[in-house]
Amino acid sequence: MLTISQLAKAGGVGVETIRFYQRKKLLDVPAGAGRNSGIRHYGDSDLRQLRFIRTAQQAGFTLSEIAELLALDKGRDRARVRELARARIAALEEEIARLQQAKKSLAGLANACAHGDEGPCPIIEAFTL
Amino acid sequence: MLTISQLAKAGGVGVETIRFYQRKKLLDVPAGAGRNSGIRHYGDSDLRQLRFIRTAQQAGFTLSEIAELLALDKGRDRARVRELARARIAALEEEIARLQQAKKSLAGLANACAHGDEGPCPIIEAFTL
DNA sequence: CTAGCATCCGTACCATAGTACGGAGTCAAG
DNA sequence: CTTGACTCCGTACTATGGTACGGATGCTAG
Repeated sequence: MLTISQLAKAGGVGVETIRFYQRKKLLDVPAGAGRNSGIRHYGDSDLRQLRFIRTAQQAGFTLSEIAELLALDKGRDRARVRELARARIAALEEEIARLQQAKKSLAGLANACAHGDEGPCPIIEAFTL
Repeated sequence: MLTISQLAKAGGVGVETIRFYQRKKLLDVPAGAGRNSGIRHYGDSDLRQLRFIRTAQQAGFTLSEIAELLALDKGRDRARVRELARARIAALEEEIARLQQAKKSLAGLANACAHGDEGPCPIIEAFTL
């Protein structure tokens, strides 16, 4: 049994982030333990779900996509999960290509800029076109 | 001489975006043309600067970095421009590596998920670890 | 000279992903 | 049985990059 701050620490996030995820329905709010429903206690399943959120985030899913994944987890709709995964992979590919192009042109410009200090900077020049 | 809506159209942005960039000091506000300083007029230099902003954005620079680049353009500090470019290239490399890793693991999971519909979805499973 | 669209301007609002704050309640130790 | 840390809760605020609104003007054609 973990308190909110222990859960936060174990998940590598802040207490406020836990509460934020609860508001966003990404984590559920456990019933209070004491007879007057005071302080909440969290278990392994909460920690697993928190780690799920962080890991899915690393894979580039947004919080609302993660909310959908969590719902699907309950529903066992593997086809939809695969659909989301494929969409995310396609988006990742697009983004990677975009960044590689940006990096390539920027690297070329930085190289050109390094040769001589005469005239306007080629980097600025290139962007101005 | 362009009106704000013509400039916006030429730059591929909305009128409100022009005004937003003006507030952010990314574009300067021209003096009014009429004797009672009413409607502003824009020229080629404004369009070039607008295109600069959009192109630099494509390269992943944030608006505040672009503001610095614009300031440096006036100051001709090529060393600092190169420094910003190198920092951006490094950030792009990091981001690309991160996305490639995400894509790789997601692709593996999607593939595993595609084989059979028995048991829990491997994608969800992997994130839950 | 008036209708009607464009422009100007401040302000408010949107999504995304949190972070901070202040008051009230809870809980364990001294 | 009080102190102090922790928790709960709503609300407000942050940054980023815009987007929208509404009233007051400006400009142009009929």
